[in-house]
Amino acid sequence: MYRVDPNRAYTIAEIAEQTGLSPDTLRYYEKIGLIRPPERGYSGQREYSAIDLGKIVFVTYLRNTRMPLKKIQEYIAAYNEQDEEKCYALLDEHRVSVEAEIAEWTATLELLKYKLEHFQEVKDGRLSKGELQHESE
Amino acid sequence: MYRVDPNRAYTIAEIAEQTGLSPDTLRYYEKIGLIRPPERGYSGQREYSAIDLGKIVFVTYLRNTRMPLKKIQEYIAAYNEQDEEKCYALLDEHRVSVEAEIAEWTATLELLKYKLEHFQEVKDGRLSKGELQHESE
DNA sequence: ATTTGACTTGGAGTTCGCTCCAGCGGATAT
DNA sequence: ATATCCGCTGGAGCGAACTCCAAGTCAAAT
Repeated sequence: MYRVDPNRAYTIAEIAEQTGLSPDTLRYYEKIGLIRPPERGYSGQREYSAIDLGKIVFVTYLRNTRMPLKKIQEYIAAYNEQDEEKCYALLDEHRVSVEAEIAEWTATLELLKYKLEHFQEVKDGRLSKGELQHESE
Repeated sequence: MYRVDPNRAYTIAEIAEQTGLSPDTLRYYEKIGLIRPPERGYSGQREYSAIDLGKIVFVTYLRNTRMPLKKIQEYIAAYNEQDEEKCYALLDEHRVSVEAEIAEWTATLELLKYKLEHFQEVKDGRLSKGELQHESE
């Protein structure tokens, strides 16, 4: 996807550029233990390796699935312990919650569509479904 | 739906009971101007009328559509100004955002399913799609 | 030599929608 | 009379995921 030189150090700005995360977010992820602290250069600045970059990109992949940061932490912990079953289980658990989310939003949409379809009737008082009514001042 | 005596005053606990909102939430909604302050009894306690109850139930209907509180405020303002077009427009706008939400979650689900389907191959190194890979320590 | 710019830190602030709390007054039950 | 509720207020806290800031260091460019 990107041209990555494995023998180079990357600044935080470069990592931000490559991953689409902001430098602040990168430091934040580091602070909460989501990504490993990179090496530091002479003057204390972060020097990310290509390996660091790879790991951060990986985190963004999980984030793309809207996995909560806490769950990503769990995933990474399982990954580091080479617990493939747990990794799979975490992904699958997450899938279940995503499906629940979709179900809820879909129900919401249906409700909204109902309100929209019956809007005129409700306004005219031809329908007394209640959902769009409340008494006037 | 509920038996409501229009000539009675309701305590905050009764309103909470009827609407499923907590007393704290009712006071909060009042504080942010989402619901009109009810009358107060002798000792300063809130005395909601059946009309108040109706309006609060109406707010819960909008909240059931996951409409943000700010948008509900706008809706109520439009309603009070009898601006039906704006009311309709706000609902429709909200429908669009709900549809966007569903689209995003659906894309997320597809991505997750992809990861799950190819989990074994990625683990085995038979697939180099990248999305589930990151270099090891 | 000086300005500009990138980076550092710890910590505060943001948004959303509540939820909880201390410290009070007043009502109800025994 | 006392214990127990219910309700009141203003304000703090929460959780998620950032985002911003001041004050400092350091390096590069002019």
